[in-house]
Amino acid sequence: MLSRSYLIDIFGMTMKALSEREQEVMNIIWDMRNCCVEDVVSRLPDDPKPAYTTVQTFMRILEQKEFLAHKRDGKKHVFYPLVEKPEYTRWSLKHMKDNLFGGSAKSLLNTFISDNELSESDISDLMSLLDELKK
Amino acid sequence: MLSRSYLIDIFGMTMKALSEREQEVMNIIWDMRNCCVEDVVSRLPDDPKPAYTTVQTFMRILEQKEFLAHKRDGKKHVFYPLVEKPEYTRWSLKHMKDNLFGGSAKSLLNTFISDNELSESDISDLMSLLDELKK
DNA sequence: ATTTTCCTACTAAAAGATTAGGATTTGGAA
DNA sequence: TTCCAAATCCTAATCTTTTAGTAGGAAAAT
Repeated sequence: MLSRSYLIDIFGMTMKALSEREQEVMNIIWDMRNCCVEDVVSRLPDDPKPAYTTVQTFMRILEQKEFLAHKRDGKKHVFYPLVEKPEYTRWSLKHMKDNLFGGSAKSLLNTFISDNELSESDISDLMSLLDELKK
Repeated sequence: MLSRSYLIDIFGMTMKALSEREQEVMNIIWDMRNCCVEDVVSRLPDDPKPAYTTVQTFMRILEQKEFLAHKRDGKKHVFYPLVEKPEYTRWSLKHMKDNLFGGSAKSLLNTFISDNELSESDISDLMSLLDELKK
């Protein structure tokens, strides 16, 4: 049975942070939309490349966690996401805001923006986004 | 011996993401600056409240990971941070940007800003911050 | 001086994450 | 319809995280 500990409720979504590997797998599935185990294996980097059955295990776990579902196609299982990436990214950012920035959006943004990761065009885009909000 | 797997190098800082509990402990220490095990225990919520020795273990591990150091004061150990919170928050945000937003700051900011109720003054503050950067 | 109290050091075990080997099923070709 | 390659299912080992008990020593209380 799957543990229900540490579930965190955000924006009405009750979920648990994905582990590193789980997230790596989900990123591929979010990108491909429909894929089988082999597809995921082939897109994972040779860090070394994990075994087919290893990836399969992750997909089974992600299915238990209701991040994925699958249908049959010939002899393969074709997996597809149940949780969409934007849901998860919003949840993750909120989680980080609450846990590392005391719930302050401004504080998170200050840190992020001050790290001067932003190009000229990023800054312009962001400013027009803020302009929109101001209205 | 402490495992060196999954170390991630960002902004010239080589570190590994803290686990949930480790981060909870570090948050208290970052807040108090100097504290002993008992101080941390008393500030942890009764989720249930972990045992004294459990918290002690975490502080020992965080010391091995070089997030903390301690000095002696009478019979107590007084712990203090070696890694500062801003270092860690910057590292974490970069890690999230790379892993969930394909390295795109703009994409992270779009998600974040659309989700957060920013006050008039928050927006003004951010805009002047952006103005600074533009120069 | 002996008991008690409080703190650290050491140890270990339960729970969760990661990895993969071997048995089993099955879709489709011969 | 029988057989095989390919894919799944089942199981387990290993590593990491989280938890806490026990022992030992120093200071405080009696």
